[in-house]
Amino acid sequence: MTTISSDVIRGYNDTIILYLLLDRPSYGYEISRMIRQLSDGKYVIKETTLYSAFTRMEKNGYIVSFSRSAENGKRRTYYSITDAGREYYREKCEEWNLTKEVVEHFISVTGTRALTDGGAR
Amino acid sequence: MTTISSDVIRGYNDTIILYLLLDRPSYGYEISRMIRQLSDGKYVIKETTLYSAFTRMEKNGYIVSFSRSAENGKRRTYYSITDAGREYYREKCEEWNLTKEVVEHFISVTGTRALTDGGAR
DNA sequence: GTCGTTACAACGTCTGTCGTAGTATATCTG
DNA sequence: CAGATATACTACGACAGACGTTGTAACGAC
Repeated sequence: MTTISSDVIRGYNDTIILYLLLDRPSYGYEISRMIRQLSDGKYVIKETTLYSAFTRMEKNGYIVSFSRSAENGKRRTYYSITDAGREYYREKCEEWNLTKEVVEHFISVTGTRALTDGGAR
Repeated sequence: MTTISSDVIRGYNDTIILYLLLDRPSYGYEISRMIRQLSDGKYVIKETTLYSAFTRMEKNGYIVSFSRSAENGKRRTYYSITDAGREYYREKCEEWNLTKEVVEHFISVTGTRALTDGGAR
């Protein structure tokens, strides 16, 4: 199966994570699994990418962390989205729509335009 | 007007440039103007970003450069797309469609989902 | 003559992602 | 009970792409 490279989704990792925090707090491992599942395995975020996103977004005030023991006795770091995080998420949604509009000016849906000749070898 | 940040379009700069080379060779300044015009001013690529993309893509074999004097006597560096470049462009078009599909799982079109409560302060 | 436009190149900085490695607990398998 | 697997992170250094800044040079407009 084709999967997504980090280069192209890079600008949306924070947005994706914030989306998964909109309804309830969550923690790294769960978010990682949710991304994989909701994308049908097409995107698997790297652990280091995820955890460094948490650090960055907490520093920026988009999320706050708290520690809590799970039923099984394990310690987990949970994150909740803040109002600033919700606002940031909204902006990113708008930016996504704009980006989509712009990029699609430069994309041949089928890619077939690339087949027409006219270039160097 | 809202414009696009480099973070979100980052993965598609090469694709956009290659698109503009599909039909005929071109050069930096012209490509820069075309991107601005075709995006209705929503995306203005930085000069350094553009020229470093040229260098990188020539190294990767996606484009080839040649120098030519314009009518006005000025020297310009033109770039043509290669077969490998066309192939790369096709792949990126496919990847775009996949990325779009995946990202939209995590985007509320209106952004209004972010307004529902449930988070921390 | 100097201002704006065209057309680049060089250099160092910053940010986000990644590879690798390590820690520690819980659950499953034999 | 040992060892494998899944869970749940943390630390560290490397790298690539984008960016800010500066410099160069040629041309036309005024």
